Amino acid sequence: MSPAPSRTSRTAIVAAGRALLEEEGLDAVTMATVASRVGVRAPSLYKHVRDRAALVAAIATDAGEEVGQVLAAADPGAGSDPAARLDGLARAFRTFARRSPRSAALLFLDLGPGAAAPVEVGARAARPVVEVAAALVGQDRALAAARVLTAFAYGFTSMEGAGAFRLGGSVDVSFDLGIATLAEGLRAARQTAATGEGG
Amino acid sequence: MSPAPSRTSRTAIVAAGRALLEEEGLDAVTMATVASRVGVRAPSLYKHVRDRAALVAAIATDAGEEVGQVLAAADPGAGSDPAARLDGLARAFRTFARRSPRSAALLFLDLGPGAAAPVEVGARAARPVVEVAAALVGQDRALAAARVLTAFAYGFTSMEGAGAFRLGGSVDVSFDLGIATLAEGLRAARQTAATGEGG
DNA sequence: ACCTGAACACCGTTCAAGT
DNA sequence: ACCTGAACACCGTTCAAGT
Repeated sequence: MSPAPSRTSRTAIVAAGRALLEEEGLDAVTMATVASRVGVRAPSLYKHVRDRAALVAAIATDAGEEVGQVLAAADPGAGSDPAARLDGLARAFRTFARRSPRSAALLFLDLGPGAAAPVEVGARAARPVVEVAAALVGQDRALAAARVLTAFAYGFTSMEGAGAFRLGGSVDVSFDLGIATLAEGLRAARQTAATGEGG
Repeated sequence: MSPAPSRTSRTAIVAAGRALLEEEGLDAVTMATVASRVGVRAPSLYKHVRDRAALVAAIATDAGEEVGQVLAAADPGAGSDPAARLDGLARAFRTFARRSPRSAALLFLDLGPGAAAPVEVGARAARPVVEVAAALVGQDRALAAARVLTAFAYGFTSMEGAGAFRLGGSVDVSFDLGIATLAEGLRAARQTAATGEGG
């Protein structure tokens, strides 16, 4: 026997933290509770994560990776109608956000310097969004359009998860209007572009 | 002299807490630090706020009231072109969010049950947005359109404040595209409405 | 080489005792 | 009637000591 093989893992710790986040909120993600869920004591976690801030950042990164998979799976692909792709991506993200509202809100929460998810995780998750945006408005405006789509989806689902829609009316109808508005508005923006569209 | 007139006030406490939030983040808003800023010890705060959660909620409410003032002041009024009104409101909110990014992010952060700002504060801040939305898409879709506009503005500024736009390109251009996209998309949505527009 | 109990600083909160 | 020090439970983090 080698001396003391790890009784837990970073993966298990992050998963336990994320489950706790969803069940009880970020304040409930304490080192002691996470440790207890993976069958260990709080000090042992420091063998796997630098500190609590790094754990929270890792939870956010894990959520970002899941979003990347969810969006990639939902994208019908480059051959499809851009408006239909946008629709599919937006609904898939909202489905994720309704299943994991606190993880969704964490995606773009300010966690302080050095605590953001690696750029590559964000870039991978954004890829299908940028692709659809390019199909809608052209390559040169693709990044800007992707940001608009992401801002709407993140803002809407964050507000929904926080219970901010309290003035009555159907939240589903509001989301549908958002998708239709963005699809139509971006389609119109393509024709507004002043310079070459490159595709 | 009556015995021991209050040496601080709820207003001063909330203002100190909000300043601290902006300067150092939500984690730095501790009862001891806030108390120190208003010249008192931590236990005294409990004469003015129920607990820390209530203080944070009060800070969020204070921010919401300021947003209400900012938007009301920025709205050129019912006689103006709806697209220009939308533009003015959106830019005013972004100006607020760049001045007070952590307050802006707090506006729709999930603070747990019973910790949301009073409905009336949200309703007052939303009023010009709903008005502009009504001018763009008609009364029956006004609330849904206002939610779309708010979701975009909140999502975009939250992402910007968190440093989420890291893939290059101009953030200003992205915001401009968002405004133009929503104005045009909502204008088009009006014509799409199936039933009476009532106004 | 990882895990643990003990320890420390810090935080939210309560409360009896001051004025 | 508000303010305070003292106290308590809890939390993040470190570290020497186990195995």
